[in-house]
Amino acid sequence: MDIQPLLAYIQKHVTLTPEEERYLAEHITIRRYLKGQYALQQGDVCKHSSFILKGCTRMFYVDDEGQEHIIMLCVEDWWSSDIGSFISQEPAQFNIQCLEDTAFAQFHVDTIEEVYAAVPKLERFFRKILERGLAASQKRIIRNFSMTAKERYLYFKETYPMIEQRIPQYMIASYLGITKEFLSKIKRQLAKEA
Amino acid sequence: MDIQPLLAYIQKHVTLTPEEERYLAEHITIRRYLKGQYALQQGDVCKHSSFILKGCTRMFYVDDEGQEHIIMLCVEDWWSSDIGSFISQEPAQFNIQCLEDTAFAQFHVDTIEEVYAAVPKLERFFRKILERGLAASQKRIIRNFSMTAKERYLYFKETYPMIEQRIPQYMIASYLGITKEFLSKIKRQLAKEA
DNA sequence: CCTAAAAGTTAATCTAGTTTAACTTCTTTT
DNA sequence: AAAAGAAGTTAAACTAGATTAACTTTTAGG
Repeated sequence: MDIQPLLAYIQKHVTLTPEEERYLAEHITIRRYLKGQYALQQGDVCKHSSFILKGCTRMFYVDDEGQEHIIMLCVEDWWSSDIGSFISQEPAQFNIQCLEDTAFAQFHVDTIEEVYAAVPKLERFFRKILERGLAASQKRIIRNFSMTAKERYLYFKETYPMIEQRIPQYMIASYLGITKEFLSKIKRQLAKEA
Repeated sequence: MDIQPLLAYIQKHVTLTPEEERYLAEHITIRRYLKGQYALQQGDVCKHSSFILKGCTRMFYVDDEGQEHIIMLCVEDWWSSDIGSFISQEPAQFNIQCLEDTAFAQFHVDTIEEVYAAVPKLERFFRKILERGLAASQKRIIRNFSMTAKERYLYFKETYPMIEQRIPQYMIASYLGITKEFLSKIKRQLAKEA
C-alpha cells in the first residue's frame, strides 16, 4: 500500500522536502483490517494516530444502557483515532470499527514526539488539522442544538454525499443522534414533499 | 495586568526559557472589556487568539429564528476565540460576550505564525491544548446524545462547580441545550429528591 | 440458488423537553 | 425607598422524536 494519499494530504498544509518525506515514511506503519474488524476497542489504550488510506470506519460509544452512539464516520483522508486516549494513554471511551476493508497509515505514540522534533513541519501540520477539527466539532455541537433531525439529515446529505452511499442507514441515524425508525419517517416525508 | 497566569498555564505543557518568556511577553497584547461588552461579534473576523487572565465570557450563536445557543462558558485559564474564524479569517459565526469585567492576553493572527517560528515550543503548546480541546469537544457531543438534560446538568455542576455561581441560570440552560423553564423544573425535582 | 440474518419500514403509543403566559423574586438605578 | 428591569418559577397545552412490535426487503454465505 502506497502512502501517497497521506503525503498529498500533508502537502496541502505544509511543504515537505524529499528528505522529510523519506523520514516520515520510515516512521509510519501500514496497518490493514477487514470489514467488521475493530481498530480500537473501548477500554483499550489507543496507541496510534491513524490516517485512512483506503476504506471507511465508524467511531462509536456504547453507553450504560448498551446503546451505541456514533461520533464520527470516516473515509479516505480522515484521521480516525480516539484522540483523548491517545494523548492521555488512558483507556479509550470509543470503539473504532472498519465498515469496509481498511488500510491505515499509523504514527505510534512512542515515536510521535520524536517525529515532531525531527520534522517540526509535521507538528505544524498537526496543529493545523487540530484547529480545523476543533472548529468543525464546535459547529457540530451548534447544529445538534439548533437544527431539527430533518435539517441535520439534509445537512449531512449535502455535506457528505459520498458517505451516505457507503454506510447503512441505521448508522447514519446514530450519527445524527436519532433512531433508525425516525430517520425512515424523515425520508418518507422528504420523498412525499418532492 | 500581569501575564503570569498565562505563563504558568503554558509551563504546565512546555518549559520556556526566560528569553522565550520575554519574547512571548513582547508578542502579546493585554485587552480589557467591561461586563456586557463583546470581544467578538458574529459576522466580524476573529483577529485574536485570546486567553482569559481574569473574568468570564460566553461564546454563543444566534440562529435563524433569533435564538441564542451558548457553546462555551469560559473563565480564567481558558481560551476564548472563534477558532474557525481565526484560522480561516472568514466572518465569525459566534459572538463572545464578557459576563464580568474581563482581561485577555491576546496573540494577533498577523504575528502568530512568526511566534510559532521563533519559539517552536509555543507551537507544541498549542498543538497540545488543541488535542485536549478536540477530545473534550467529542466527549461533549457524546454527552449531548447519551445523557438526559438532568444528567447533563448534574455533570455540569460536578465538573464546573465554580462556574455555576458566576453565571445566570438561563445561560446555563442554554449551554446545556434546554430552556430556562425546563432547567427550573429539573432543579425543583432535584430539591424534592434530596 | 436458498436461506438466514441484517437492514429498513410502518404505525400506534408514549415521553422528554418546548411553548406560552402569568406570576414572583432579585438587582440596580435613581 | 420606589420603580423598573432582569432573572427565575410554575403550570397547562403541545410536539419532536423514542419505543415497541410486527412486517418487508436486501444481502451475503454455504
